[in-house]
Amino acid sequence: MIDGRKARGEKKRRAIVEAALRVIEREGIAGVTHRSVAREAGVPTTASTYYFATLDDLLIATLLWVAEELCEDMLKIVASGGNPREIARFLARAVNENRARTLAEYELYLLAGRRPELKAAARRWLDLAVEVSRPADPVAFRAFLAAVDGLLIQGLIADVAPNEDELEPIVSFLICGRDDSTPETREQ
Amino acid sequence: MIDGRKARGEKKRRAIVEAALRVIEREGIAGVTHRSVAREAGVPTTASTYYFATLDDLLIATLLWVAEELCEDMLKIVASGGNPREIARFLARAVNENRARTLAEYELYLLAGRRPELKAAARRWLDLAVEVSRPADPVAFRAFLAAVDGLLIQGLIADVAPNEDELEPIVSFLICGRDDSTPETREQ
DNA sequence: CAACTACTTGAACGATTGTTCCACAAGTTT
DNA sequence: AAACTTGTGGAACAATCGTTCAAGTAGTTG
Repeated sequence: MIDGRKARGEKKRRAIVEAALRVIEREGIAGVTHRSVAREAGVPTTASTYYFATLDDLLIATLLWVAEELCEDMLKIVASGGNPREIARFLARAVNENRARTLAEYELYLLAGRRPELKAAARRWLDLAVEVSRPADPVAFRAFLAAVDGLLIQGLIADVAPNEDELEPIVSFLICGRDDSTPETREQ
Repeated sequence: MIDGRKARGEKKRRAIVEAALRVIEREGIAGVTHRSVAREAGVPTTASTYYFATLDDLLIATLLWVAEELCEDMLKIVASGGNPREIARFLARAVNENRARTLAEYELYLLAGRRPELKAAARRWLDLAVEVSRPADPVAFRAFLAAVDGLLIQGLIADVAPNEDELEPIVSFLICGRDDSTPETREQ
């Protein structure tokens, strides 16, 4: 019934996409070639060209894959309460432990700026966030979402990336309004 | 006294940098080669390699040049009052008329994420903004600056980029606090 | 087992790349 | 004018690139 060949094919295709993402994390989009990705995935070059007719197709598939994972992360945060500290922790991880990944995400993000057909995928996490949060104040929510992007991108070019404690007051301000940052965690 | 050769050399060097920026606006960083930039500038390929020993040097020079102009723009806005409508107008222009330029700026921005020595230049407009604004509420100001980046980058991947009127309430919220958006411009 | 489909892979093609080299022109200094 | 510095630019190099091709393997279907 099911074609075992196609199943393994899908798996290999995905392995190649994941290898492409690792290459982008390490060297940026500029480092993505059929050969470099294939080497990273441990497959012959022609495996990459077989599954992705053009290099562009591979980058597009990578963006779609990253966008999907990004949505999952976002939903997880919303589900876990979405309080400022939780969000600050996520942002801090993004610009520290997951720095390379975040950098890769933004490079792919900008790729969508030049490919209209990719825009929907790139901003899907934004649309999803609005959808699941049903914010009382849409303007404030838009400002918050914009600030998330800004905090990340600015965190990437900081000399030393901000940590959870530095980000938390800013997140709090954006969510709760003027400076009522979690007094219970503040030493007197 | 002054060396006329060096003077013309400086001028040519700058022309090449400006050509590089135009190439990035049109095709992205990926489109930058010594040959494409030289063609854009109307000079032989070796002119580009003469002034910029490596392609990287050319990209670095372009980032530094863009960062400088960005600071000037920022100072102009602050000087012109820095009210929400003024800022919203600037942001709207950035993602519409100047879309290509803004896209180029962010691609170069991310380049700094991979070159520690470029970080300072890339975020100079941020440091300058803090310096000249001396904000009463540093946390709110950080949030505002982050949102500016976010609004721009999200504007670049929107199906239809936001206009001045759509951005103004968000900017107002970030500056003045909860939804007191310029009532004098609102039709009843 | 035969026909078919899906995947595999090394070899190769032409194109483009960054960069170097070198002979030379032009401007400056002594 | 001789010595120098600075800029110019055509030609060429090896390297790498995306992509194609064709011959082959291995599963699936009838």
